[in-house]
Amino acid sequence: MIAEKKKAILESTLKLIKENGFHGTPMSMVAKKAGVAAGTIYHYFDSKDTLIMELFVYTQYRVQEAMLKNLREDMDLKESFFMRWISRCQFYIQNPDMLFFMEQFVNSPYYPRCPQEHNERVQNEIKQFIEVAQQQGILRELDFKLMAIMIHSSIMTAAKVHLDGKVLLGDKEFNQLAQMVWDSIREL
Amino acid sequence: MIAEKKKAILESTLKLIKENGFHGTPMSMVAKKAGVAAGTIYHYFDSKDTLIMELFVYTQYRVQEAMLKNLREDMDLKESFFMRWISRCQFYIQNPDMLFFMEQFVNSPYYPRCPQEHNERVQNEIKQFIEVAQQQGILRELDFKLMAIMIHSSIMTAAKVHLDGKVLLGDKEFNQLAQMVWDSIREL
DNA sequence: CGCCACTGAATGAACGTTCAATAGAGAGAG
DNA sequence: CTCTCTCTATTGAACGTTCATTCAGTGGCG
Repeated sequence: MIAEKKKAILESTLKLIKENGFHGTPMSMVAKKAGVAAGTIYHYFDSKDTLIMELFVYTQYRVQEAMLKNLREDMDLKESFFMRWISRCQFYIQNPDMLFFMEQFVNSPYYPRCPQEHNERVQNEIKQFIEVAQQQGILRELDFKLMAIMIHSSIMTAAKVHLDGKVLLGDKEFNQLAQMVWDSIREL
Repeated sequence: MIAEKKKAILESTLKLIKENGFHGTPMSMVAKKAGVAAGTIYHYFDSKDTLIMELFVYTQYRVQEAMLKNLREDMDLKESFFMRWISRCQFYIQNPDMLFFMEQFVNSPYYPRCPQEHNERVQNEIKQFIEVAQQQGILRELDFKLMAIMIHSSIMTAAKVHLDGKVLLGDKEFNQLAQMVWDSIREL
């Protein structure tokens, strides 16, 4: 269990980073929003950098959890793909802070400094899915990393467009989009 | 024509932001790298924010220029699409600083503050392409903004993966990827 | 002489981090 | 039940640093 204050600090940082970016989000502001003293943050995190790194791990965990919750054993590969795609997209739409944090993080100098071991554990889930589908001749023979990241970017992009309010996505559009991505990776 | 020092400041900022992020890139460092005094930056730009905003406009201009240079009147829509996709992807691979700057910028709080008028001018080019192709029944009927941003994200993603060195992209892979994206947007 | 690009030390504000002090929770003894 | 000792959680003022920005001054050109 994550201590209540620790969680408050994580959630507050997430919100503030979305609004103000990494710079523009001083520790004093995080403290104020989380309802704790500045010093308290340093009880839970070594430094601002550590806080941000942990935020990344925390967010990845939450996304994975949301996605797996919706999967059922009896789904075929295509159904499973649609469910994964839509679950993740909806998760980010419901948690815009996490979406913007993630996008900022992976393009920042923090990301390369992130322990590879953690990333690999997360990637493994999708890797297995892709490899099984390739063996069955359902998906194109393409480097799984390339495929995984193309899927990922389509999810993030769709969620961002929706949150911008420029294009409203309903069930129909989610399925349309998942279908588009599916068409791009499946063996024709 | 952009003054030589102004250009040096823009290019230096680009490089430093890639390595250190927006935070982590003090004006003094920009000045040093550009070979000018700190005060000189303020001769050309009102503030750090202005500098970053102009960097965005500058980068978009350079990308557009690189892409249009490769287009020929006699290409059909599919050829034109492939050329656009590959040109942009290669441009970012040859200019990683711009890739990382762009990705950081659009996910930062700067982006929403960017003059909409400028963005629309850039989007217009791709908008016209998509609308023509839709009228001819070649592309799916889908909101052009959604389609445009899906294409954009696939380009950025492919370039990033290549630059990471995780997956090496040659001519064959570029065409494979452009084909995948094409399959996702075309009327089947 | 006036104008302009340019300089870089100086300035003041903002920031991340520290730490001495305090509060509180729990354990053990009487 | 209460007093005391201990350890942890928490506080926020204070510190030293870093940063964006300023400006008085320099050099060169027309």
